Formats: sequence, structure tokens, C-alpha cells
Amino acid sequence: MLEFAILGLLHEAPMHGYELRKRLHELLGAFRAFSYGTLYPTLRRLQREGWIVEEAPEDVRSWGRRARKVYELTAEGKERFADLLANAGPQTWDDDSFGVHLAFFSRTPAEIRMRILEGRRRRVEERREGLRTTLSSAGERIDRYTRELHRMGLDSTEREVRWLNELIAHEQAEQRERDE
Amino acid sequence: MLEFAILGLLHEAPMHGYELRKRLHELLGAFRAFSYGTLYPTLRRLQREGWIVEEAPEDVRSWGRRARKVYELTAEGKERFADLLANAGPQTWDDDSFGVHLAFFSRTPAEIRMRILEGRRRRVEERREGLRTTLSSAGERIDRYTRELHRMGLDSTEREVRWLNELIAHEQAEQRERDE
DNA sequence: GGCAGATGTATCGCACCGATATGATGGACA
DNA sequence: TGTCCATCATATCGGTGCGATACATCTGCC
Repeated sequence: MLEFAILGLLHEAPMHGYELRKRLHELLGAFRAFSYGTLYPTLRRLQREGWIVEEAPEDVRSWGRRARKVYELTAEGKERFADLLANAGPQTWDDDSFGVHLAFFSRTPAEIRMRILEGRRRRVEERREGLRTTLSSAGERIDRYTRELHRMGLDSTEREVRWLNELIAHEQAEQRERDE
Repeated sequence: MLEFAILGLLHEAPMHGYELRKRLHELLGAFRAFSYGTLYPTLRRLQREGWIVEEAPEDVRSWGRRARKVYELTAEGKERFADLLANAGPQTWDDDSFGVHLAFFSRTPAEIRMRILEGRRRRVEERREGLRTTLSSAGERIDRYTRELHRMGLDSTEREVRWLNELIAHEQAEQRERDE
């Protein structure tokens, strides 16, 4: 996931780790954090794989700070990102991945967008059904607090399904527009 | 966290891994999963630390299945759980921990409950404020999908704050009742 | 008779987090 | 002028947890 996000962000402009992390936070907001403990090792891995390269180091004298390492996408890196974008498999609708994929939706092909949205919806609906059954059937063994937890969870899933329906409807409207 | 959950569940009854996992799912619903890849190693760790012990193995002939390992709490294990319950530190209001702690609220002391609830509220409020600023200020650099993501996040945090307020109010009402 | 699905324990590699170390720069405040 | 804090910047390490996979038996259904 972080690989995907880094590759996507570097399409905007070459960046160094610290900057990348700030943009990541701005982009993903509530959904995901990504700590430096993951970022820097990943950066090195991506470099090793050839998806990104370190730009010529800045003149240390003109930039008095600790030397920054600015990374840039390679042609292979762009290709790699395109591959990842085109992927719409089951892990795509996981809690963790979905937000990241959505954040790069403007760059992903329309029909992939639809598949991700619908897959995510199915996933959330399943969770919702699970919560509904436990709430109605296992009412005895569950104390007040746990029930409260489940009610909150149910509310969230219902809300997310509605939200996804709106997004899907919007996609369909755009689709119709394109067809005309 | 899993340690905490296991210790808590074993207060109900001695259980083996598979059963533990089912109860875990029932208990935590949408909030947390816990895979076997974490469960079994943790079980062994808890045994090594002396918090749990393996009950006398069942008669293999009477129970034709693969031998099940039923675990039981030790006195030290109960103590350990009490310690974990009494903890209301900052990690307690993390997304991951909070649900698990709430699930065992009926066993946690009233004033610890309050501290956790209020800490969680503060945490969620901070996230809410962060989302509000990015949504209003950085409106230019954010595309439609990312904005949608943030709007959804903001909505969720607002909702959770309201929910927490209700829980806190309920706690206070109970507190007043006890005082009378 | 056969096969899917639940029951059950277990391992391995991987992704990510949180704490921590290190150190320079810029601005605020006394 | 001195000092102290926030921000900028890179990096490592231990630990937690996930997902895939393996293996084996038992139950129910067609």
C-alpha cells in the first residue's frame, strides 16, 4: 500500500521522504498514517527495485540542513504504478487499501473505479449483515457496552454503504455523459 | 491487545484457540479480527509467561478430533488482566485498542472507564479538527475523490464524538445514582 | 459414495507502527 | 545576546498483527 501511495505521489513531483510523509497525511487524512519506520525502508526498497531514483544531491553549502534525498520516478516506476492502478482484486476493498485507492481515483480508469467501488460495497454489506445478525440473535450474551460497540459499527457500515451508493451513482451518471 | 482480549475472554470459561477466535469475532464485531497467525503464537507466549496453563488433555478416544488444547487462567493471569484493565494511558484511545477496551468495560472500574472515554473523545476531536482544516484550507490541491474521502472521515468523527458524549453522559448519570 | 464446509492447530514472510536516536535551522522570548 | 522549542530531516529496531498456506478430522448433504 505504501508503495502504491509513494509511486502515486511522485507523479506530482520529485520529493524527499519528509515531504512525502506530509503529503501522505494531507492526502489520506483520517484513513491512514504511515510512519517513518515504514517510509524510509520502503523508499530504499523501491530504489532497489528500480521504480525510483535519487536525484543529484543538493549542494550542501547552499542548503545548510542535513542533506535531503529527493526521489524521482523512473519509467519503470510509472509502469509499475499503472499496473497497481489497474488492479481491482479483493484486497482492494479492504479497509486499509480502499482509502488509498480512492485517493488516486482521478488517475484510475473508469471501469476499474466501478469495480473497486462495487467490491467495496459488497464487502461493507457483508460486515453489516454480520453485525445485524449478532445484534439480533446473540442479544443475551452481550453486555451493554459491547452492544453499544456493535450498534456504532452497524451505523457506520450503513452510512458507508449509502455513501458508496452515491459515489457509484455519480460514476454511472458520468458514464452516461461519456456515452452521449 | 490480543493478550488483553484473551485474558479477558478466559474469565468467562476455559477455552481452546479456535473457540477463542470465534468469541473474539462475536465480541469485537466490526472493530478487530485477529488471525490465527497471531492467536497461536500469543497463546504460547502467555503460557510461557505463566498467565495461562494448558488443561489436562482430553481423552483422544472420546474426542476423535485432533487434540484440542484448552487453556485456563492462572492466578497471575487474573492479576495481569486486572493490571491491564486499570491502565488508561494514551494508547488506550487508539482506534485499535479502544474497541477492545470497551468490550471489557463491564469489568473495568468506573473512573477508568471515564478516563478512557474522555481520552478517546479528545483523540477523535483532534482528528476532526485536522480534517476540518484540510477540507477548508487546502481546497485547491484536493481532487473530488480525496475531498469525498475527507468528508466521509469528518462525518464519521463527528458522529463518534456525539456517540462518546452519550456514553459519557450515561456514565455520569450512573455516577450520580451511586452517589445518592 | 463423495464432497463441501466446519473444526482444529500451526508456521512463515511481510507490512506496518511506535519509540528512539541524531542533529541542524529558524524564530520567539527574555 | 543567549537559550529553548518547533520544525525539518533521515534512520533503525523490536514487536504486533495479517494473510496464505498446510495438514487433518468430522459432519451433513446430495
